[in-house]
Amino acid sequence: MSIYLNNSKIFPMQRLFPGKPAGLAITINLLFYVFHGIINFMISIVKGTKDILDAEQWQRIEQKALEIFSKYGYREIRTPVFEYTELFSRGVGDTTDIVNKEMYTFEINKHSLTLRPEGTAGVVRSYIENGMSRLSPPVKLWYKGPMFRYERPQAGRQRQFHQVGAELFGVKEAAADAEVILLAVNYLKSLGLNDLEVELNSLGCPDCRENYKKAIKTVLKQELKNLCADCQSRYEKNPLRLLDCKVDGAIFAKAEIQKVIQSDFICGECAAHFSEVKSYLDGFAVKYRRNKQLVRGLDYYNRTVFEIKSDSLGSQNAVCGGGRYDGLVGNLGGADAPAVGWAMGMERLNSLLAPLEPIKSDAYVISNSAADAFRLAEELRIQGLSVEIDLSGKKFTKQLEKASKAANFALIIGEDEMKAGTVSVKNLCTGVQTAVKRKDARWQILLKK
RNA sequence: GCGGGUGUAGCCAAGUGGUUAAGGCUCCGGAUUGUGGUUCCGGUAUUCGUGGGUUCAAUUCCCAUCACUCGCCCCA
Repeated sequence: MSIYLNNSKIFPMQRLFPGKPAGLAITINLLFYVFHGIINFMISIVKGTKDILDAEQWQRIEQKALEIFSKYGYREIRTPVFEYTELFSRGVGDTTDIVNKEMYTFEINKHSLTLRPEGTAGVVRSYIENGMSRLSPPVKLWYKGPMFRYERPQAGRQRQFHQVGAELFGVKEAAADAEVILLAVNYLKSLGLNDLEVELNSLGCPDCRENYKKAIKTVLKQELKNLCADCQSRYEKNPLRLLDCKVDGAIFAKAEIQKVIQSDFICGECAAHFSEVKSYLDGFAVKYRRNKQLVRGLDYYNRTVFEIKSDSLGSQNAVCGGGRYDGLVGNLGGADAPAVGWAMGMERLNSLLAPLEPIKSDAYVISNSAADAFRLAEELRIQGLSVEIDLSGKKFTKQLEKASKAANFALIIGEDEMKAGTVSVKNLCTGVQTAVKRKDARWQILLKK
């Protein structure tokens, strides 16, 4: 077992021995730890991971997902966080960076396992394994959960991050593409994100794609040596990604190259499918923009691909990405089935939303008799109200001060109230206070939200 | 994997080669032993991420290291 010393606070003892080499301090520390076991050293969070401290906002994001997806007939699926490595190398594609250098892979009992870097592969595996192809199509599934990629963290990019995604199986018609995009747009709208623009493209079928790749490679052949290092490797690995380059803009701007880029290599059938998708979106007034440069990084996409971007996200500007992947189910060993889907980054989604106001309780019970406050609070909690009390014997004014910060109403049970069998109900916004008979008080109405 | 920036309290931060390291917010306590969110007073850094070097003297200058952060790449 190895111990990673990534935070100097781990060894507070070092401070007691200034000027001594770190090694000595560490040794003394460890001895101390072994013999006394009382050193409380600080262990920091793992790089690229985050504690979620605004869980209420996340709950809202998840609740809206459930609400909207249900309307469209999507059912939630929960698949394991790790799978056999091969699922991803075959599914996501072994030319991708995700598979090549970003996976958390480990070996257990001679099996190579990997923490999922994305959600689709696992869902497809489950679709196949559980015989969902036997269900009457479409089969509509959604998921949410943590994903893992070993990348350099930066704004909008973590090593453990969360995605919410939707997948639709069994329909090859353009209506499915349109529904899935509409679902994403409406989900974002339900969270108050109304004017994000959809970027749309079609990669065509595998045949179109091959032709397109060839054409791009041909026209760029004599420019190859002038391209940046990244593009040189993309030229071989994944020529479509060349179109994404931000460095070699000047080269790509050349007329004969633009001609190839702008030309439609997609076949008649693919073109028809694409224009049908677009007319559906027009019909639902979904704002979109054709982006011929849009190429999804995962290998499994064909025909429709799309992204939803925001300027306020920094350089990691896509909040949602997806498309059609008709070959994946067959590729992973199932009977061929068409499919479309997308995923959203929940951290990115969260960063687009305005922070939530702090939540106040309905009431705060103030009393010098803790037991009595406790009793009333429990009574109201059973009635469905949120109620707090002082647990540490604070004085009356301190209790009231606390109440004014944490709750909408103060319920005061002092000696006078005790004698009279009443509770003073104070509206902490208006300052208005009234006494009510404790026995027949209708709390739900008195503390009406 | 490559390049830039930053590290002073729970948070935001000023600061200087030299006796006790500003200030603000939060928190805790008091003024106020039954009436708050306003105000006033008090309290919280044996030390400036860590280690080393230069110096009579380092939070300040230098080196290393670690962490964070932004960008490339890639992607949600």
